[in-house]
Amino acid sequence: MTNREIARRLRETADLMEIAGEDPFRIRSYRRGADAVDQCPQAISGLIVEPKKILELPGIGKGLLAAIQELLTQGKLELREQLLQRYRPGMLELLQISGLGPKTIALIFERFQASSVDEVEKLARAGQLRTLPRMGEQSEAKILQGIEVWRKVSGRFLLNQAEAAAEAAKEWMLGIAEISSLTIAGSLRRGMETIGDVDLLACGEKLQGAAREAAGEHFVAMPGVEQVLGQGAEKASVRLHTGLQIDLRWLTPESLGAGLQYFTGSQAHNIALRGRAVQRGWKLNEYGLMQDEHIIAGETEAAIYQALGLEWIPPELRENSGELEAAEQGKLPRLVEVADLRGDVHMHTVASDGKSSIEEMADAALARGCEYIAITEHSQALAMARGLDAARARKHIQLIRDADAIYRQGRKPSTGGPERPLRIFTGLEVDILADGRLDMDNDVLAEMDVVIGSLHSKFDLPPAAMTRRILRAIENPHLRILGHLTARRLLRRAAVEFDFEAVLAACARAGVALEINASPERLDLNDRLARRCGQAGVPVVISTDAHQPRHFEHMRYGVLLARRAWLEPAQVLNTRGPDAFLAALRPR
DNA sequence: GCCGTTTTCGGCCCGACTGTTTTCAGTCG
Repeated sequence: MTNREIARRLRETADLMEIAGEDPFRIRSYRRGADAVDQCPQAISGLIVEPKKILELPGIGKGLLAAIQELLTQGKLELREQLLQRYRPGMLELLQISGLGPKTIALIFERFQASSVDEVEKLARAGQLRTLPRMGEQSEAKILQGIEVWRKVSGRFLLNQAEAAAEAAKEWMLGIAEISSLTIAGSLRRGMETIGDVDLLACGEKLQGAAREAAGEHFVAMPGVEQVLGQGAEKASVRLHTGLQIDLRWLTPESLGAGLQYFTGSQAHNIALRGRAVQRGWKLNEYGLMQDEHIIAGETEAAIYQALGLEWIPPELRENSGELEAAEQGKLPRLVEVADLRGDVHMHTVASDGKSSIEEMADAALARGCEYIAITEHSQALAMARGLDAARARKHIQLIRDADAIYRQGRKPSTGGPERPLRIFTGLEVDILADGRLDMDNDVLAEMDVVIGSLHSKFDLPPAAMTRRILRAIENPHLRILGHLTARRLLRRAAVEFDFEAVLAACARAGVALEINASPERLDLNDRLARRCGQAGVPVVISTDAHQPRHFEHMRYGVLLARRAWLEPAQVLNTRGPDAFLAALRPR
């Protein structure tokens, strides 16, 4: 059992205990323990012979150690099994629905014995939920809306989750000597925020007959496979325990490029591309660009695009949203790359809900080649994150300035090489309250280099109210960056509606930049909206919202989104050096 | 259930906001 699987079971147990109305502190302990297991760099299953090592993890004591031992030896947890018998597995899904919490779920179960999404939906439609205490027509409508969103996004996986599974599958398949190339295609290659399933393409001269069959057997025997969905001469499909589907397809070297193009998509892009082939009297399929039975191009993608009179199109742009026309005229954008970014301007330290000190974050940023960072703690409205009030914020500014005074003189990166300076900007991620006010005294904000305004609550305001709320925040002259515009759990729970064009226009007028938050579960400014930023002339910043050094790795997810949005380096403010970056922010 | 000690139990991030109320429970982050 992997750390992740142990953590998941502990979290589910905590969820069920919450429905059962148990001691909230005990529940929190299970969640903390799950976090500790998740973040442990070593495999817990390997540490089982050294329980003392497990006890050293923060948040793991005698009780949770026993639970972990039970999971590893019995494969299950008695407490979890008992709770699942008393309730139903469907309740774990109900908890994912926006507007439904443990208390309501328990109440619905008590009154109606309903425990699944379908049953609750039926009750809501029948107007039954409003008969419960403290529930009315509006709460019922809210739950129905929550169910609608849930249905839309469930079954899809976040980019980083799908990527990790795809990389593991790749690694596993590289054990087959006959495979000369193994490529990830599909929506994962296009850098989509959510992934329905993973497409792997395997190619090799000798990958025929018995060798191919053996490789197929190896694939379906991969660790983590729950079900083999299909296994044939051209492809094999499996579903993992996590629910993610992975398809493996075999390609021959002469049609490798055609297969890569075909299976990368998107469907709309492929249809348009095939249309161009037909216009020329040809045919395009997964085996090649064909004139009758004769292959014109197929070994590489570039050859296919070239034969059709096009520049090679980066996968992130393949949505049939103008990329074919641009490629024909040689006007594809020079897309932003990770190496273009010179600073990260949204992160937290132990002062709010981060895990590391200013110095640890600075050292990690330096090691990654950053020239500057901004420390942006939460404001007090986000109390659970130990957000800063005005007094603490003032003190924190001084700490940041002290650190800056040292780091700007130059430091040796931990990765080696000569001393380099790092600038550390003061900042704050300040909550935009429901009435549009910023959650901090203006005289404190005036001291900050980087002020990011973020929404952390009340996503269920009507669209007009949500728009007013954001526009009012932009009116505050201290707001310099409009932070991630939606809930961190957008992809699972919330759907936020507001007049994006009005917000863009206001940003353009005021000189406020928009943030692309690179944290994978918060890729919430979607590519379509981000592309409108570029078209409207609103600058963006790409930031990781790092809570610990390893989060800096997330930068590339933000870059992927920016690429899908057609953004060029000039439109991304943190591709500039430290002084030019500050100068490009809204003037004080 | 964990932690830190004031060695044996008390404290554990909490404020904004809504819908339902008539004073607050539930949800969210």
